[in-house]
Amino acid sequence: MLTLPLIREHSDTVIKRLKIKNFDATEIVQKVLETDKQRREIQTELDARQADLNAVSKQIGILFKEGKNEEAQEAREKTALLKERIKTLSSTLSESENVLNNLLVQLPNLPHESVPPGKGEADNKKIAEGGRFPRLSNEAVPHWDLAGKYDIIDFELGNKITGSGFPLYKGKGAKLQRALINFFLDENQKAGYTEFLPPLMVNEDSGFGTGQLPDKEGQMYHVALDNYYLIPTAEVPVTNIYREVILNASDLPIKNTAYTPCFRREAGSYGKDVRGLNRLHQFDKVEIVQIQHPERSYQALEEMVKHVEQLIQKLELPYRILQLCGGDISFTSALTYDFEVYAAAQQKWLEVSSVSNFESFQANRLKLRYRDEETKKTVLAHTLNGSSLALPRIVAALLENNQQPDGIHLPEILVPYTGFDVIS
RNA sequence: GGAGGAAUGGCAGAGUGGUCGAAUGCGGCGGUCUUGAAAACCGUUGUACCUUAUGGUACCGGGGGUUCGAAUCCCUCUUCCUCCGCCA
Repeated sequence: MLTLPLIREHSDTVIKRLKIKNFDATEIVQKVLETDKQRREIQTELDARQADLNAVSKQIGILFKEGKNEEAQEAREKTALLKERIKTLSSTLSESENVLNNLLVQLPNLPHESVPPGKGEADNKKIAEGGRFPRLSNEAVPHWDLAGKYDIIDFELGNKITGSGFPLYKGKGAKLQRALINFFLDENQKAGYTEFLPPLMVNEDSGFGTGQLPDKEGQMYHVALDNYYLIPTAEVPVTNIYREVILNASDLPIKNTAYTPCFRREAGSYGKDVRGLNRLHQFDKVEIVQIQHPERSYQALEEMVKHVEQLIQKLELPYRILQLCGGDISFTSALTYDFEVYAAAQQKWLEVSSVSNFESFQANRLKLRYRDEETKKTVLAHTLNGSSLALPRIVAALLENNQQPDGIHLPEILVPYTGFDVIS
């Protein structure tokens, strides 16, 4: 959520910058300004009337104490009008606040200055690439065939137990998942991240705090009976740790990591994109989250990008890093880098990580602040997060790129974690 | 699942209808003293909003109600504790 002072004082900039995201904010901003003005007028009068009532009440108390019951009685009768006015004012105030809030949540985060304009994927900017493309034989097959051939992932059984998009990992397939999770968590820990194991369901407030609600409600599984949501990413519980928290400046930066399963309904997706592990309703992911001082958040973003990059390098996968253009960047993000690995049999780039700086957009929703040491005032912190990494597409690329006549050869770094180097 | 008790400022803990945003202690911050530190003493120490010269309003787990006036009374929800039952 953008802050009210920003919109009030720089409405032109807000409108201009949101154009990069192909979002026309003119009308909403106009309404925000009007509603905000209205709201403040109501608030001012309400406060004044409350003050009046408080004064009268205090007086009545004194009169009763002094035994001047008749005078007290008179004063009491005078309050009726005042009370009625207060009632009207406070209901118009909360109405006005609701309207304002509904407007504010519709505005996306401002993109960072460096975000290139663009309509979609095609306009993303490649900023780095690395790794070697494997040379596969003509018999090379996509990972869904390999999964069956080596009996490590059973899509049919997952389908039987639950439904499509819920794969069942078996034997070395299951062990490989566990190995990757441990590898990622260990690497994150070495880079200074504290490990968490959070709840997998969150309440509405948490969903709102990180920006999934109210807009992306359809993307999450909802447990209606208890009004809980299955997390689409560990970002949600791990960032919401700091909802309504005021940190000391010296607490920053906070660097957290967590492994969780992630649940996504992904309504509307279909066809070739969803084959095998490419797109799932349940998948495993290790996430990194940072709470940062505003002056250092972009430095932190670069550091996170480097960190994720070396993970992929250690896995010896061909990759590229893209800076998302205005049209592809998410509602909540100011700047996002996507990481893609190349799955050689499908001959497709698969997104395995998305690293973003949300600046104060989430923090404003979360009411996550720190205390500035100079001014002693509370200031919104910056939040960042990224996958390090999402497992299924990594597995897809590992299987496809490393297939050989005698089986799948795992990268060396994983062997201590798996206990085997070939899946055959 | 059943029965009882509780929820107050960073923490502990008073406060059962009026001047209570809230005693007191601890902690934090600033100062005096000291070569320095400790101790002692003095001061200060919640958040948000409105208005800004001041000043005002709201908030004592959440929501609603009674009253001229609510931390205090009533209703409701949530959470925690104790006991019983069930259980990985």
